[in-house]
Amino acid sequence: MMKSMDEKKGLLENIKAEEIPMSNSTFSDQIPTSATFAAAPNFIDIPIPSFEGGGGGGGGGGSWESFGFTDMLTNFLPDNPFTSVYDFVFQNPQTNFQSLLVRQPTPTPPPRATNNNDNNNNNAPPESSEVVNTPATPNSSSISTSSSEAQNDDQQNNKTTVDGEQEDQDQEKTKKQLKPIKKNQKRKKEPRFAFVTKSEVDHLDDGYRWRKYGQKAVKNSPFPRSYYRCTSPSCGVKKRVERSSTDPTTVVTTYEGTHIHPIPLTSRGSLGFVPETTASSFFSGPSGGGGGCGNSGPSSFFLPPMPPRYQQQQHQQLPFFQEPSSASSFVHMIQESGYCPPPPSSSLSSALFMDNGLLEDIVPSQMLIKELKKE
DNA sequence: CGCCTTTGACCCGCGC
DNA sequence: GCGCGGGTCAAAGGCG
Repeated sequence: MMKSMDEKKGLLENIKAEEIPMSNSTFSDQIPTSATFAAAPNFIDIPIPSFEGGGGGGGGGGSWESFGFTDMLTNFLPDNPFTSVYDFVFQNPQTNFQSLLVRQPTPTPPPRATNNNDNNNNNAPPESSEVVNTPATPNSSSISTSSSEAQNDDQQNNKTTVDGEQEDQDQEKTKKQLKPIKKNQKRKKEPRFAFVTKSEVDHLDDGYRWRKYGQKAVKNSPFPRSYYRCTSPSCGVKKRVERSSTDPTTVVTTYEGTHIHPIPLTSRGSLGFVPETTASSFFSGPSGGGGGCGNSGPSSFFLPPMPPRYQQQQHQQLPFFQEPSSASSFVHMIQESGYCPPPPSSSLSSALFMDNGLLEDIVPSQMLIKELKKE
């Protein structure tokens, strides 16, 4: 971690020294011609569990039916040598990108107690180290979704509730245990998924509700990094938002974890647009035929972080998914893999998604072909 | 009143 | 052991 950080640091410094004209080539009214996507070399093959009742999917789901978005990204691009957004961006200064997706392993932050409790349900994704680097196979979706976090939590709950007389002592024990647990949890890997977006707005509206829980100054960057957590009680997804120091017009959004709930209908902004039928068709799996997804995938699946919908403030900027040239590849990938993207949260993005394939621009078709050949 | 942001303090891992 | 930097917590305050 630190090593990679240092590498990144070095890259940053090198870039500053070399003045890579990345931003100049893509900024302003110049529309990037391609979006770029990368994944970490030491990616995490986390099998996405079939969530509650998730055994159902069968159908023509294909071999990746249980994959989440981030997992697909990783598994489609396992050879990518970059370990971070910065790595990729800075090592590809010539790339005209409007959107950049990166997956990298990260230590799992210690979830709050409430999250632990909530994660005890079967919907909790296997974001523990137990499944890290587990080969992603069609059967891998059945790998236990129980995390060590939940187990620890259960153990603690038993200690503090079963034996009432020792409650105080147990509480002390629990307190004492919290630290080592935290320590262990911190080491766990969680799928991380990042993309770069040109935007004047730092916090892009991606359809989910986020609560900001922290902000830190970033070294070598004049822009702070903001930390957001999904407000859904059962969802521990986090995201970090920071503005690129080398190109202040780009925002690096890093998602950590995967949503296990539909896009909230009542969130702020334009989220209320999400038609429930659409949402359910996307999120409920085969029962609804998967919405636009022809196959019958898992009955439920990870809800991947989606490229942000462009808010009103961003309308002067062209959404990166409007670029139609590389359109078919990613949508094709999604369909092949049995993955159904979450519903666009607005009629605008919905139209874009359906008509132009919003996600297509994220993954160059060459990458898809490359990975398909490997398979 | 509920939800959210802000912000300083704190924790943790890592390198030296 | 110490310092640094990333990440998180939680109290306080703002806003609709």
